[in-house]
Amino acid sequence: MARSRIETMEENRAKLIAAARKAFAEKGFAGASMDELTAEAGLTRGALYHNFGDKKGLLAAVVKQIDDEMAGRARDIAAGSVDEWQALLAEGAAYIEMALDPEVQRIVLLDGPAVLGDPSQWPSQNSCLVLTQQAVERLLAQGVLKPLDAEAAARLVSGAALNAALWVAASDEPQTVLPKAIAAFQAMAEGLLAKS
Amino acid sequence: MARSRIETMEENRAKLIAAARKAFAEKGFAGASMDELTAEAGLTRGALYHNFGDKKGLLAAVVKQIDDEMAGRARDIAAGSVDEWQALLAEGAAYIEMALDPEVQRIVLLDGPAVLGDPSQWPSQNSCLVLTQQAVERLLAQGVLKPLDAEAAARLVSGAALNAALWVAASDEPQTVLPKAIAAFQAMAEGLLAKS
DNA sequence: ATAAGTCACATACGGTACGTATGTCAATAC
DNA sequence: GTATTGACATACGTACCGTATGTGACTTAT
Repeated sequence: MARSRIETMEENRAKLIAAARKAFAEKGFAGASMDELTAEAGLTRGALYHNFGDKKGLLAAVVKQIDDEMAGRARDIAAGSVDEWQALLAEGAAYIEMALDPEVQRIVLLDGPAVLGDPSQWPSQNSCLVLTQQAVERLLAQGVLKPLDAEAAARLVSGAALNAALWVAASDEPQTVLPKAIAAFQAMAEGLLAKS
Repeated sequence: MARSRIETMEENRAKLIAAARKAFAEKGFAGASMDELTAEAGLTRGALYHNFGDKKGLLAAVVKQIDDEMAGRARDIAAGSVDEWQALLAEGAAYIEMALDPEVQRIVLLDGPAVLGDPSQWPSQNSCLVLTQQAVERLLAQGVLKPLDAEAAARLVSGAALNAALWVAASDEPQTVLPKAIAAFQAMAEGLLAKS
């Protein structure tokens, strides 16, 4: 029997997103050609504009996919920690390591904010940030942290982690720089603790 | 007497940078048209390519100008503080406030990294980062901070500050959010202190 | 002072890529 | 079985970047 319509559509969407992910990571958003993109997926620009509206829409879909994957990994890592505080630290370290992936770096950290605007207002909602904010709120309720604004603390923690990651990734020797970045990150995070 | 050649060239460069600054801030790097840019400056694209090589070169020049201005302001603010530590905190708070300027935000924080790559490797050298790193190194030498990598600490401090700034700027009520951001920033920064 | 030369900038051109408008054919609905 | 929907292909117009060439004003040398 011939493929159902919605079935092939899902497949085509997935193929386009996969091709876009590769092209955006390798050439950046501006440098990626929609014609090449779609050709590699065995389709044309027609499919792309029908499914995603425009080039930005495609980027948003790609960002959402990567962001969800990152949040999933972070959730797993946090689940393995003994307490909330250790979970938050581990989550931050995980973000730093994840940002070593050129795909994450280029698409989510560089082109994403530039093209789609501030991450906190993305349609994909920025799952990563939501996760850390929830963790911060729990810690605040437990009195583990100083009485700060939850969103502010979450933004700063993830911001510091991701910024450190950019630095590590751009470095000549990521493997030697990574532990320094994680150490500095954990030191700064301790500044949020209520008592010293 | 007719204008000397180098004199008019300097003027034209300045006019182009000024026009680019406005256009990049309003429409973003990708959305800014070189034709409109140069026309507003009373010139053509010929002048632009002769002076800056390409569109990225123009952005680099604009970024350098803004970055230098920011570093100058930060230097002034740091100079008014009683000790190095207070200076570092004040500097961070100053970065947060400066990033409320849409020009800074759009050009330096969003398009800059996306187009020119990691800020730490910009030709303009990122004066701001250099400044904070020097401050951190002095504090490390004085034993005020935990024994961390200077560059790592500096990157995290400025990263946290700038990320907080992006959040404040994107917020609906920047004036109410700003103090929360600064408070969280200073709390985190205290995590770098040797012993409390 | 005049003539040759330099160079900053203008003009003209080619190529590429995006977004839209229209066409088409298979899958669904009746 | 026919009609219709809609997912995707094709064709087109437009905008813009970067380059190659031209030109006129300022400089330099004789």
